[in-house]
Amino acid sequence: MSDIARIAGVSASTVSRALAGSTLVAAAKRDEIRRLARERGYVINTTARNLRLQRTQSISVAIPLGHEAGQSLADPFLTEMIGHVADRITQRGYGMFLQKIVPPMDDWLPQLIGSHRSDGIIVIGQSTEHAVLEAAAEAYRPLVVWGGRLARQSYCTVGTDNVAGARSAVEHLIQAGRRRIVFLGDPAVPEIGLRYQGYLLAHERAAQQVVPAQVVPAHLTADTAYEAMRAFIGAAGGPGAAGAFDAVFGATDVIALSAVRAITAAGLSVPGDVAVVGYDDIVMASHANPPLSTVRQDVQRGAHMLVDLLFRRMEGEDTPSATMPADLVIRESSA
Amino acid sequence: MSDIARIAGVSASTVSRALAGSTLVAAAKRDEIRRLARERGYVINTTARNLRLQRTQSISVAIPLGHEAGQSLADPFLTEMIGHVADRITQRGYGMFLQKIVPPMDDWLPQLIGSHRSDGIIVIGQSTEHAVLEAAAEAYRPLVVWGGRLARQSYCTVGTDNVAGARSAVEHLIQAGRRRIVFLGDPAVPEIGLRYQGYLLAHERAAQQVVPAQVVPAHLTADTAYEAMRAFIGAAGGPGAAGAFDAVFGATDVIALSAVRAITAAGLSVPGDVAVVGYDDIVMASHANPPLSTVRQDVQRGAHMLVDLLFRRMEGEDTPSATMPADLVIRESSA
DNA sequence: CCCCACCTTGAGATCGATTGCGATGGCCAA
DNA sequence: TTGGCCATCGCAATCGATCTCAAGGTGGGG
Repeated sequence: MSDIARIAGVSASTVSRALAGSTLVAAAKRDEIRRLARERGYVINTTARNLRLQRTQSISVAIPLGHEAGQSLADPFLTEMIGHVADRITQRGYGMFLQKIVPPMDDWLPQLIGSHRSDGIIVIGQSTEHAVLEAAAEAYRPLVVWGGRLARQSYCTVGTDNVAGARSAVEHLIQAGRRRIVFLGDPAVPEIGLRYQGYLLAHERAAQQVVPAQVVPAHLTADTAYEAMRAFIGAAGGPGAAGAFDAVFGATDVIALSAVRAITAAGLSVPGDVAVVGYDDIVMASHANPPLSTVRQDVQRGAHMLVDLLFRRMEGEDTPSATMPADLVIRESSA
Repeated sequence: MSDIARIAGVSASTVSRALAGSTLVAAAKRDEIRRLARERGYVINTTARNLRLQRTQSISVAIPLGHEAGQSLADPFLTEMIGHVADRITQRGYGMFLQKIVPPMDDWLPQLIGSHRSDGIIVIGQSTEHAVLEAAAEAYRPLVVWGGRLARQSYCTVGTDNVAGARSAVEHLIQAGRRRIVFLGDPAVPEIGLRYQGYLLAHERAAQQVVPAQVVPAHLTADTAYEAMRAFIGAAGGPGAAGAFDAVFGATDVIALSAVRAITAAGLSVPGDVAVVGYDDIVMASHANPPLSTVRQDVQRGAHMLVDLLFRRMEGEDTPSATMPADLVIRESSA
């Protein structure tokens, strides 16, 4: 900037003001300086500007992958979410700083906050980090989390009604005549735990008709879910066997689609032998073969709410959590 | 930092050195200072650090969406690519700054470079920005682009062999007995243009057998591609009509899958009446109904190459462009 | 007992911008 | 001619870290 100032024969202060469009500098001189800066290809150094102004005009998006070291940001649900969040942030004129968090790392959030790298933080998925979020939210306001709404939670979340959504999915399976419905997923993950509650609720309501709930632990990646399902099928025996099952509720679409693969690979049919329902309604769900029944989360709307709530928080407002409806979408995999 | 220094009874210099793990400060004092900083929740201010060190420990990923204002970062191919790139960057200990570029904006790249926000830049897709990239590459080294390899191009690209890949796809259609193969896509986009060349090459080779090449312009989003295909079907008439066609080569999988939807919606069957082949092999392609034949780009490998080449460039090396093979994957949509 | 190394530490410059406050000069009215 | 106001502009402090250079303290050897 001082170079431009020297060339223009003014001080750096004036250049700064001219480029900022301040009326404190004469219009003619302002235009002259701007022209000069453009010609010389001068661009304000963002780092220095951020330091001086104490704001960065950018948002951090952190994605904790605690339950699955192998889970990649390339996961279909995450990428959809990231894409929509990025769209919205860009639309607001902010930049987006993307960060993958791979625990064990106990102080990633204080680090991220303290580094002052961004003006606000969006965390996608609670993963194992509920306590960390809880602790940070006390002192740091501009923080919004995509995930399940837990009891006594002080941070601001956006998400769908996991309990109701899962419950409607399982009730749909029961109404369709299914009697042994397996829950495929890891209830230790907060969101999954809520979906499991919904699954249990549906079972309680129909206790006379269905066999007791049964969980098959499965992580969030396609490969591990496939393997979990494959192993379970092997242990359960074929249709009609003692441990037989006639439906699977996958905690996510990725898990459910993996289950479909494992089931068909075992020579069973979907939905003939086993009905399958997932959760998320990722783009792939409707394109799958057979098309996957699932509980739809409106990711785009969720992403917009995340960003919009964050901006309100950055302006000092203390926004409450938001829960969106989760709508059952019935397709062929459970027809 | 000066607060910590005061509490510890030392100077800021010493705190800085202690936190950096410098051996210049006595071991006992170093541990003491570190403990104090942790207790107080002190975190080094990244902005100030970046300014002083003249590096940011982060990479910009820019995505120009020139040909389609409505195209979102949520596009399946882009999200897969972003996810893998993010994984690799994170693995290197760097942060990732994601930026969506919506032309017309002539100086986004000089701006991005000049802002010194990142230590290197990855551009995903040339879109309409070939000239901009060309101009910037002269003076700025740490820049790598995902896209097509064009003649007389001075910037470093990573991509698949679009011409050969497209050609193998079209030759496959011809061998399968298809005679009127429509190219669905916009050849003005550099990568798509190369695929169109491959399409033409295959037609030249089999000029006696097939009818001349025919382009149906289609943008890169699912909706516009669907609409383009629908309109074309309406104009072409049914099977056996004068303008009838028996195959579609979609410039991307998103386009091809939209074509499948439009074709089946018109009462035609895939592959019975019309065979369809795409390009990319996005995750959805194999899950589609029918599973989509396509030209596979190894996105993960491509993402890793992008990042790895960029780091070599950041160290001053002048890396050449890299072209990966594009492998035809035959599935039911063209069987 | 002195001096010289060496080990530690601190003062201050620096990175590149922004901005409060004071200074300058021009112009108009008294 | 001079005082006063206003439109402009520049000086210098500031943001929070890093690093050079030099000084302080300690210990060992002569």
